[in-house]
Amino acid sequence: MWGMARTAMDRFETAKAKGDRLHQHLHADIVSGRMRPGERLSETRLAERYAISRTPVREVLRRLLEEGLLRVVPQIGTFVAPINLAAVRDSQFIRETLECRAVRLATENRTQEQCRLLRRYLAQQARLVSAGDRLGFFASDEAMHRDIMRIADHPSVWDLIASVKAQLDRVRYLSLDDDAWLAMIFRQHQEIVDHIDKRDADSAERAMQAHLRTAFGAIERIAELHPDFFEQAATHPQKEIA
Amino acid sequence: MWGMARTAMDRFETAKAKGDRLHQHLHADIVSGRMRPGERLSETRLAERYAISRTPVREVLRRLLEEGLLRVVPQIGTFVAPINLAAVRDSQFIRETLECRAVRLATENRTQEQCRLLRRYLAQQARLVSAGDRLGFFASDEAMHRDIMRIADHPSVWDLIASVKAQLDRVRYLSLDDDAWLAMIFRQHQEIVDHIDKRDADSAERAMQAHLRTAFGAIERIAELHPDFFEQAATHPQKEIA
DNA sequence: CCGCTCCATCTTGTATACAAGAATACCGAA
DNA sequence: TTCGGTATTCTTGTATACAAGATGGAGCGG
Repeated sequence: MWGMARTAMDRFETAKAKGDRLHQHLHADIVSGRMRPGERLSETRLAERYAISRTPVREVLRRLLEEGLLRVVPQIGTFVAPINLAAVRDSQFIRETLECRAVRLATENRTQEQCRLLRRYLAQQARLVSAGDRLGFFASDEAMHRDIMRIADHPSVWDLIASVKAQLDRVRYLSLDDDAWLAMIFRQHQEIVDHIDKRDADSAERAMQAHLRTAFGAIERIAELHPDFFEQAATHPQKEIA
Repeated sequence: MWGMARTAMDRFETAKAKGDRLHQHLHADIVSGRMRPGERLSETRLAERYAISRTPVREVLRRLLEEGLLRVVPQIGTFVAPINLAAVRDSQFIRETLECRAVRLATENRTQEQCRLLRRYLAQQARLVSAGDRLGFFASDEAMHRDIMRIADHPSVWDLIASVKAQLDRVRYLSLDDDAWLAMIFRQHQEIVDHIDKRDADSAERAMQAHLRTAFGAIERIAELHPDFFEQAATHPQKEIA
């Protein structure tokens, strides 16, 4: 092998690689609701579990803190953050605003080949809906949204949306969507692609907005159904500036 | 004093506080152009200079890396990142899109009192323009944009814009704007506030877009004038998906 | 039985030691 | 003089030791 350090590597994987896996696991566990708000995380235990030191673990926890998924109290502990309704509203605003403008640009810029790509996504999703493959469908959904951003010629903007989307996905996972809901999402995708195809930017933007708001609309109801997941907002402090 | 640790504190300041100052200083130095792309940073030297250990220094450098201001090459060094034109384009897209929608919402939601607040900003800026106080003007500019976001009822979205704005400010600092340019910015602010006052959301959005694009328009020229600051793009690789 | 105090044991924050690789300076040989 | 090899000294990455505080339980006194 090339240059294998016994202390820095273990089972042929660097601490950084293990840290990335740790990040993925924690991110998925929190967003999916498998880890509930208030649940405790120990740097030491995570370090032991992944056979790395606290240093890379701490970097991972800092990333998750930036994403708003954790809450760190010095000398006390690290906890899964409650869902903050204001943060969810802001995330929705950011995603909706950016993707609506992007689909407008995409509609104006798209080539024939890019239209065919979107049609291929629709065909794939039709199969996934029939098969009832939720995970596959969500993966295809995300890839398609990312590609629309690429067609709008702002590919890396999706990275920003992805980081903000965690807040929205956390709520969506609580609404355990059924097959009918999956089919509706698919119809909305069809609609969006049709408008892109017909070069109707206004309609494409409207369809995208409706699409992105379907899940968001039920937030208040979800917050009532799962009060232990949410942080009770102090009814808008609306602080004044100097 | 309360509980002063000789090892953890020095001159009555925690390592975290010094780290925050370090972040501010580096951020300002890079965005202003005082530190040029390619310039080297040493974790050890920074730690010595601020009388803290490498641990908090590394956290600061990770933050700046996330903001796209640094480039870290393992076992080689940490360097000031070149300005990436694609990243600047994306930052412009993000800021323009979010602030244009925000000013529309602000126009619809604003109260009389909030209009008066904006008028006070204009009065302040008029004084600052007369005095030729660029730094003061930019501070007021930023505060006003933040408050428009607050009036749109999405205050924390400004944090996102602020982090993205670094890329744009880096370019703007290269264009060393003169007094005439300052006056033009001021007139654009007046225009925006007037439209908000008259509840004309369409005009407010158009004025905001024009305002945010004034600096952006000169980017290509600036990139030609300061080639050593920019990363030559590989003329759109446009990678294909699987 | 209740309550207070102290200590053992957690937590994260910070400093430091060590590892591995890359670059450079230096020294010797051709 | 020039080329090549070696050793020193940088760099960041990683592990670990230590510090300070908070928590909870045990033990003792009322």
